[in-house]
Amino acid sequence: MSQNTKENILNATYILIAEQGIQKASFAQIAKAVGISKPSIYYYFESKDDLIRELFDYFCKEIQFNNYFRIEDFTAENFVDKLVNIGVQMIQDQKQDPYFDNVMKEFLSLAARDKYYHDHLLEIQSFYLKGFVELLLKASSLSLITEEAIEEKAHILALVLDNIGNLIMENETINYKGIWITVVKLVFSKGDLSE
Amino acid sequence: MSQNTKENILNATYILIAEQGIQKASFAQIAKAVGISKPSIYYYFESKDDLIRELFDYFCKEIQFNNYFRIEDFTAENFVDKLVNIGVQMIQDQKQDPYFDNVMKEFLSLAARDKYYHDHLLEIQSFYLKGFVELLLKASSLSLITEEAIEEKAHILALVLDNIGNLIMENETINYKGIWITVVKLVFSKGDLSE
DNA sequence: GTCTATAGGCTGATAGAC
DNA sequence: GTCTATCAGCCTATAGAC
Repeated sequence: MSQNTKENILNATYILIAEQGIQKASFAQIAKAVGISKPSIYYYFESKDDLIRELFDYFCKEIQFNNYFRIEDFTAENFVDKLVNIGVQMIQDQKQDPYFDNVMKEFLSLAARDKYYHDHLLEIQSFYLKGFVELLLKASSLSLITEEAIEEKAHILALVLDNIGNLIMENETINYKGIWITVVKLVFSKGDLSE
Repeated sequence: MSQNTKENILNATYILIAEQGIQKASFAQIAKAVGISKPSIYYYFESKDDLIRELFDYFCKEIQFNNYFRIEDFTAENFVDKLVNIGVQMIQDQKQDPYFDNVMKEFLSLAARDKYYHDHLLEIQSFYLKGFVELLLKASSLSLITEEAIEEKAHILALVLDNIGNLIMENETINYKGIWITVVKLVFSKGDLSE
């Protein structure tokens, strides 16, 4: 049952972090949720920090830019559609996991005070910013978009996609999909940005 | 010294929350930072929850939409410039307070589990979303912008402005001002959004 | 691998003197 | 208003039996 118990601990911790925050998610509660005794957790994890960190490492792998966007798949024919669809898919993926938003907020708050978490989240965010720049440069090379303010446009896409998930708003009140479609269209519109 | 001590407690708590998070910002640390004894805090605040909540209430007042945007001040002549300038001002205000981002993250994580915090932050966010819609409707009535996807455009502005502050990125690496100017220009560009 | 028992520290909070 | 002394409760973590 070894591998199973370890997974059960990680799953229970994930849910408890979402529901109560990292600090209040104690070994006592985790053990109770899994159905084992408190010290048994120490067989699998050296410390609470170790447990949280392993959960975080797994979490980080799930949200990489490259998991969603493969730049080589974008062509002149499918570019805007593909961009819209992947964004919609990301938003739906995250909304489908009811714990994701809260866990993310916990890790963000931890990152504010702990270099390990800060550096890893910074790297992920950096990949998104750079990834969107690379994507728009490809769009430019395919003559789908002007080169004007291309870095800013890429960062706008990254900011909007990132923050749609962070909204406190209930899903019914706000048109996530419409917002994403509109921002993509704006970035790809032929309009002139000069005053 | 009554009023002064209370303010000192609130200020010390604000900084400690930013540096260590709400849970680790204990009465022992707050008392030490202020230079008083632990039980003295109870003369001013019924409980730790009470102290955090009072800090939060003050925090909320500072970040209201109406503190920054007064719709009646926007005219056909100054509209885009004013929108750009206020956004830049907001970003600079928040960057100038080194504790603001971290405290915000703490309250966001608390809001995930506590109805009081959730409801108040939701109301503030709701005001921003509605406020930008109102603002763009005025722009539309002034013929500065088409009515097309006006709600989505307003929400894009709100999302970008909100998230610029949440970026983990260092200030030098990312062109906050340029991003805001570009998204405002995109929203106000005459381009056609249809396929 | 999993358990019981327990150590030692920090927490929020109270009693009561001045 | 501010203090010292103190409490019960929870926390992470360890010792050691099975």
